[in-house]
Amino acid sequence: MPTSESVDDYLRAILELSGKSEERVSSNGLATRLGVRAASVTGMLQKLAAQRPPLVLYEKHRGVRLSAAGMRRAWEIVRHHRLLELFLHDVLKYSWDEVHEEAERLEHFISERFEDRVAAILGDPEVDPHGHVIPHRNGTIPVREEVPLVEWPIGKPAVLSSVSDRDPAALRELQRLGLVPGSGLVVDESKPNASLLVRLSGQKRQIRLSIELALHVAVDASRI
Amino acid sequence: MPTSESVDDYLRAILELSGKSEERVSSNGLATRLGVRAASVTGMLQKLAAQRPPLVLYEKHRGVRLSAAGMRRAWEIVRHHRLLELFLHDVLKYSWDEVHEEAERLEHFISERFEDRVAAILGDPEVDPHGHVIPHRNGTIPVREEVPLVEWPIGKPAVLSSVSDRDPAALRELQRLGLVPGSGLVVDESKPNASLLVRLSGQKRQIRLSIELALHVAVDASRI
DNA sequence: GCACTAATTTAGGCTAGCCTAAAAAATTCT
DNA sequence: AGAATTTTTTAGGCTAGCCTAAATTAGTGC
Repeated sequence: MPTSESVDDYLRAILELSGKSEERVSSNGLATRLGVRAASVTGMLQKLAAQRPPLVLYEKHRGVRLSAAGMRRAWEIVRHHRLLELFLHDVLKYSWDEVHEEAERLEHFISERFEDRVAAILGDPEVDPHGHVIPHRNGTIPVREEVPLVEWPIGKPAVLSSVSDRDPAALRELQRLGLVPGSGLVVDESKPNASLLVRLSGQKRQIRLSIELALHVAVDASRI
Repeated sequence: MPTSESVDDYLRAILELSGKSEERVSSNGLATRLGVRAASVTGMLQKLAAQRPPLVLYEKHRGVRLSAAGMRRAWEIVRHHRLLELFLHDVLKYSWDEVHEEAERLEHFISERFEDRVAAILGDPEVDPHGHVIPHRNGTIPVREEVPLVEWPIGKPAVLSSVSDRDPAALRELQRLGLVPGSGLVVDESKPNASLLVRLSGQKRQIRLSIELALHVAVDASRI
């Protein structure tokens, strides 16, 4: 069961689109995320489902979800991705918004040895530069309770937990505003579908965040 | 002119088979080196020659050589390869014989930024762990006069300049014997097509080297 | 429940890069 | 030189993964 670059991309996309829930993922959603046509997705899903063991569970017109084997491979790629992001940031001095693209390319090609050596150099880190947990070598995934910032109650102190890594411009903006993992903050005001007013811990200045930008941010839900 | 992994492999193989000279490289030689059939080589050479600008100069039945553009790309890949080898060895603590395989895979996928950052971390190094010169960023290649050990005169002190990186078992053996770049040595005896007797500087013990192993070794010819 | 729309799948094609088998050219041997 | 051998090229196929266009299924409003 050696997987190709494309297969890895599909598996990771399914994992990430299905969120933490067991939801089935739609062909269209995958097509958009992967930048291919829906017809191509259908073809690939049929192939992945036909593998032995199957990498996905697929019923036509009913979406797809990962099998146990698919799940394992997807998290493996995520581990590669997040270790690489941290490595690029900490060792090769990439900036916050540069790491994603390079990690996305390299994640498919590094060996187990590379993975292990990088993890060792970084001291078996728990999270990547965007605050996402790094799956363990053995496949277990540390649990982290997170809530999208836009769903966080007004007035309740929160700790910024992670930011999406897929949009460099948004990342630069968040960094400029001081919204990085670990930042303490309070939401002062929330206009649904418009914007949020947040304050960073110990600062008086309010920051206005567009919903679009706020959607990139999650806070630590274990601190409720 | 974005090049694929395959194209890069062909260009690098042509570069390395043509030696320093202007020799044309044969289809068979390429096929063997690349692990594909000769018919596949012919097909690829025709494509490379048909590109604008052409990456190779190819006349059927008469072998192939790199064009200026092909040369540029091939050396670029070599720079990637050698920087990666040194990086894997020095930073990620890979052993001498492990670096080649990983570098061979990754050389196709690292960005210019990655290349630059790695070079910076390593202090713009001149040579890789096997003693091969690292081409400069701008495409110039430092000159190094080398002679295969088997052609070095008997009794004349020499400095080991480089070893081939393609055979892990040979590398381990050479390392065990203390034959690493920088080692001083003298050839005491040379039986053509059989073996060499060499002595390391300051050691009395003679080392018997099979021709096969000796062919992996080159010495610094500027010290004649 | 039926008509309309949106989502999905099927059918048929394309390219890159490999393959085998057969043809052609070059080289070597006598 | 001519025959035998080796090298190289041509011809025709295959797979992965993408595409477009057309057909089908699902979902929605009336």
